[in-house]
Amino acid sequence: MKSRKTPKQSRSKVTVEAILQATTHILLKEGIQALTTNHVADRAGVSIGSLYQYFPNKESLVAELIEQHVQKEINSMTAVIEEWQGAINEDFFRKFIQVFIQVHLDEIELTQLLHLQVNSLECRDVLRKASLLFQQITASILAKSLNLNEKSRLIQTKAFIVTNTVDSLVQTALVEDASMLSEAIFIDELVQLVCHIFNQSGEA
Amino acid sequence: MKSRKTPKQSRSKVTVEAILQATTHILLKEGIQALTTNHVADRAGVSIGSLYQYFPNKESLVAELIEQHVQKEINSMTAVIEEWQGAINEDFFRKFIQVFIQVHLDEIELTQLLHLQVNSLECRDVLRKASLLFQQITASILAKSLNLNEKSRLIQTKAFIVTNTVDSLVQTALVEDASMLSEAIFIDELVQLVCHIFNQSGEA
Amino acid sequence: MKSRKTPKQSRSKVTVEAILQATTHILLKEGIQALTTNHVADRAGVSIGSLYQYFPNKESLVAELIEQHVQKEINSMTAVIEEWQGAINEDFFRKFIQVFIQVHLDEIELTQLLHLQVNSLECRDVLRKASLLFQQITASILAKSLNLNEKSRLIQTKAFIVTNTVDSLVQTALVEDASMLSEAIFIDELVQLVCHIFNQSGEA
Amino acid sequence: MKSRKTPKQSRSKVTVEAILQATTHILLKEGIQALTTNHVADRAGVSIGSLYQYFPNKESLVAELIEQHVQKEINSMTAVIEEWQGAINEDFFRKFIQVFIQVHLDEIELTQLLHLQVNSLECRDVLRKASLLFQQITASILAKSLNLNEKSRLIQTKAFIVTNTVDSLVQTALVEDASMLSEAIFIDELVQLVCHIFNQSGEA
DNA sequence: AATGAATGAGGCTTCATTCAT
DNA sequence: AATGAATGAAGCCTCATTCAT
Repeated sequence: MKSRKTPKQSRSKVTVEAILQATTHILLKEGIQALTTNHVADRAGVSIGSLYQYFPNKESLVAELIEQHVQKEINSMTAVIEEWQGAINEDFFRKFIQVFIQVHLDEIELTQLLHLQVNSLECRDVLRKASLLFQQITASILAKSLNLNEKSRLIQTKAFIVTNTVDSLVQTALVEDASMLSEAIFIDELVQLVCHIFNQSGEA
Repeated sequence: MKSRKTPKQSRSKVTVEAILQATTHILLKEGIQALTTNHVADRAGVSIGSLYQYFPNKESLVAELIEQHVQKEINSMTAVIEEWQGAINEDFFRKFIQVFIQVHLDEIELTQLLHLQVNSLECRDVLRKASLLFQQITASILAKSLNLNEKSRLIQTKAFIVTNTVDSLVQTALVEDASMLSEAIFIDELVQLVCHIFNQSGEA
Repeated sequence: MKSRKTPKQSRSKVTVEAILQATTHILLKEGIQALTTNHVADRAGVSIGSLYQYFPNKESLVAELIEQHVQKEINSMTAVIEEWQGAINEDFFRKFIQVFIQVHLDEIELTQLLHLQVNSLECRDVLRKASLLFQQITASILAKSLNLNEKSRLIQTKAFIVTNTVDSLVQTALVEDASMLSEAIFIDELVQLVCHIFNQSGEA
Repeated sequence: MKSRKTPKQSRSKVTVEAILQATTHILLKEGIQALTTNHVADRAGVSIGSLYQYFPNKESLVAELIEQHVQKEINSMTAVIEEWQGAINEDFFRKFIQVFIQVHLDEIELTQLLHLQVNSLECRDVLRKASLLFQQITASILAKSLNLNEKSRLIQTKAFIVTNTVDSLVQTALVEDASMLSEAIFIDELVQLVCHIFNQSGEA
């Protein structure tokens, strides 16, 4: 279920790029119900036959988009972690959350759609993988912070909670009231939440 | 977008019930992509014509299911709040979260589907309304607890965070690893989280 | 293909009347595509079962309406003929045409619909029968006027032409520009036309 | 409401042609109630999908047929007028009527159906436009003949009468007794009628 | 006589995908 | 490599009609 061909010639790259842009455009401007392969090909200025030369089916269009989006997310977040020199404290969490929000705001509409409208198992899997990756990164930071085993149920639970809390709050805010994401009150609360989870050793 | 007829004879109540059960069954066992009106009618042992006498279109099947589900959720949660005699403390939050989890576990698979696979705006609206209701209830409890104005941005933000955190953590746990929902560790963390948000006055 | 029962009790007459009125109303206000048996029954305040007790099928509803309409037409026109004391001259034709137009104007909208939208063979047959009846009446008047055999091809052709010319001109005027029907110019032309056909002996 | 695609390859021209022929065939042999898109596609030896590539809906099939038919009609009649060198006299009218009848006889059955069975507003509009075009052409000839203003109510009324009389008489004859159309008696009467209307200046 | 729930054939249309050119 | 015509399974829904109550 991956692209039939990996475009090697620049002509092909242009085609693939046009198809993905058309997909994005339709998703954004017309909604997922307008996302038909013929429509995408049309908008991309490409024949339907060409579309199927690079994408084995409709799903793979959206999957590719998600994959690219998730990759950006991962890159941004791992960069923050790797570049961070100081201690794992409130400052770090604030920085982390700010970048996380920024990544989502950068592609605000597409993100919303991908999260709200994408059902297919394949696509969900891509999203889930990213989630798990974050969760493990968080677990390892937590383990160091609390001086506990990374694989312990407590650490895993905390990692699960932190990861999903931040993710879903940002997601929901994006859909319900995106302005929240720019407010200090919202960010402060999120940072407090994360700090709280990180600081208590679990016996509280 | 409402039922065409309100069944008057007992015969038709049976029909409507059969249709809703078939809808649930298909959603659960075959996924939303298998939810076609003909398939539902088939499984319900009812003619397609009968289905359309009580449901104006495919959407309304799922809408009805969601409405019923949301109603159960609301009933259970408001009951907890109304019956609670003591103070708004950790015990209350624990009780609240336990019931909340229980409500979701009761219809575990359906809940998953409804939250994961339902796209239609109409359905989303029903879910959103329930969300907002909870958020306002939470806001009013918070306002009393912290002795602040219920409409203040801080209270609203806190209510948004608490509500969505609990909701989405339970949802995600349901999908990813339902066993979590029965573990003390998970519940404790959640309770801690909520307590933390309730206890800090926002300047922390 | 006639009514299953002939209503004998007054209760039944009321029902039948209600059904026909509902049919007329829907035809007039909503168009023929809205003419469904269930809709008619609804509007008549009668159960669909009752409708089928008096009308064997949907067609028969419209057929009955047409039959009644045609009967009125025939009654009016034969009355004119029978009551006419003088010679068959321009005055007679004028009178005849005026009454003919009046009959159509009386039920202007229904007439339009019946002529424009009714396709079914059964209905067409009723209309055709009326046409032929007029044609034969006209032929007999013509035969006397011109002192020729009523069955001769010339008389039949003239009768056909007169009958259909008047009928179709009135019909078309009704649809395209009903105001014409009240204008002296229009009526005069029609009268001239008819006079012309009646007066020439065919060798012109 | 126009063809989705204009066929570019010759292959598709064949397809479109087959579809239109199938439409005609079904209309002719089975009646408009048998004119379903699937049936047309079947008879055309084409997939239902292909039909919908060239015709946006069922209506457009009939619309296309009518448009083509009306175009032929207009072409033939304007040719007669343009090629006529002599005066506007009985000979001209005879020629005109003969060609008019011939055009209808050429596609005798289709013409019948189109005029009898076609309800849709869109289709009626196409037919009406053709009617009005003829009426205006007639009005202009009449105006010259009688030396009156083309836009005067008298001329317009006469044009309306001539046009519709000829048209509806030919139509009806076609349905009721097509043999009439070949008889001198019928044609003579029609010519007389038209001459009569053209010759009187309106005050007769 | 009346009711209205139930029926189901069949209509229209979409759209992912294939394949001959 | 690209094109775009062709495919057809399958979806949604309507509505004339029947029949148990």
